[in-house]
Amino acid sequence: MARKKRTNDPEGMRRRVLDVAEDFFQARGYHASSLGDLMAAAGVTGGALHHHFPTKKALALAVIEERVAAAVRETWIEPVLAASSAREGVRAVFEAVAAELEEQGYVRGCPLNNLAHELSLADDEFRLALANIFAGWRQAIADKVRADQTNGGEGGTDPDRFAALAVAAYSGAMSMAKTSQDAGFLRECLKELESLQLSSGGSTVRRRRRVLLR
Amino acid sequence: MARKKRTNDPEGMRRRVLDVAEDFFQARGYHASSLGDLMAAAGVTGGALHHHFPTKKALALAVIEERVAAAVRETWIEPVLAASSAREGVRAVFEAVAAELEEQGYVRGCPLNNLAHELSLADDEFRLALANIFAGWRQAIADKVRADQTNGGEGGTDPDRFAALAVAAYSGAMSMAKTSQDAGFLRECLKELESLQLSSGGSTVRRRRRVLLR
DNA sequence: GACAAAACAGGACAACCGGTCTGTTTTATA
DNA sequence: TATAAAACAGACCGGTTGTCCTGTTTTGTC
Repeated sequence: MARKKRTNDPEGMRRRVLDVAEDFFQARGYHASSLGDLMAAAGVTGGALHHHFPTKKALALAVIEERVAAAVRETWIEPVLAASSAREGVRAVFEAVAAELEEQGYVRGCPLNNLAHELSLADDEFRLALANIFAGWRQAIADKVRADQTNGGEGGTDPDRFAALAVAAYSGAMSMAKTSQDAGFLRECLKELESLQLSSGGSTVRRRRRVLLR
Repeated sequence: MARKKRTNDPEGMRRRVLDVAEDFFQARGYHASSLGDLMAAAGVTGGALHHHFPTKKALALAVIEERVAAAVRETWIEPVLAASSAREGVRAVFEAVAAELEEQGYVRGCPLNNLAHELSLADDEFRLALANIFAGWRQAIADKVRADQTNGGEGGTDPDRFAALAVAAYSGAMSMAKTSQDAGFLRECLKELESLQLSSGGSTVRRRRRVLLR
């Protein structure tokens, strides 16, 4: 008979739990995800789970601070910072996410908004952690607008307002996309946003100046 | 000893249950609301509850189809239809809700979005009911835009896109407002939306006509 | 190799949940 | 007033939940 061996791998164990928890919390939500199912899916025993995450709340907090924040960073902040301008970055992200969802065939929604809606009112610690991610998201976009402005673009745009609307439009569009299981709402909102910006936006300064010079 | 009397009031009983359920589901969410707490808060026994709503799902479905739909109708659809134009209607609702939240002192979020995020992926019947409310919401705004257009306004605006963005911006702004407990995001998004529409939007027709007549 | 701490295993448990069931009272109808 | 259905009361139950607890194994350190 072969003896059973065990290899301690705390980091790997923790990662596996977070992987499954991230997936469960987004697909089923926090309250609808039982630790029993989670343990089974992750192949983890109760003792191990409790060792790394003493409570369910601690697990969710880790998911928020590590995974949800990372998701926002990867799908939004980094692409926007890498883009040629804030507006172009926002456009590219809308487009990329819409394309990804259409290929995927279903819409699970925005990880941040999903948890924010369920947990913001339940617990202040949850709420604060989620609000911080929203703030970082907006700030990255606003900073990009400011960078554009020092480079001579985006004349009359208020960076914080622009960022707030970009995040809001995305969040809301994703909410409708999730509820209708139709990624098209992302494209619709992006188009409307662009059609408005086309006639104002960067050219605002020029037009206003023209009016004044008459 | 006074004898205990009972007065059957099926409609009132049903209304009281729905009142509490609507409140609970918005404040705590569906899964976090136990029927026990709900019964206690409504002063209703298990028998009565089960008589009117056989399952928790049936109760939630009634809340969605009666209360949430009514909330959207009252705070959005009716004001927009009564406004002088679609844009003015959207502006007025943003303003009114922001003012109401600021006076109230806290933000519980949009009833529709709250439940949509938690229940859309859990059950298709939930999802469909919620998607219908979103659709009616958008359609009311889009219809108003079309009415504006037959009255000579809103030249190049795509009604459906405009409606989608209006709903998305509101939903997303409310999501941030709820998470940050700050109604200011509604005002910020409205201002950005207006600053874009000021230079394009309703004046598009006039400007275009002027260009054509030159 | 001794030893303490970390890592993990797995059972146990009390609280709670939603749903069911039986029984009683009210009410509409005739 | 007879009667059946609707409206309501309240106990009950099986299953689930998150957490705790007691052991055992692995691992780093001297």
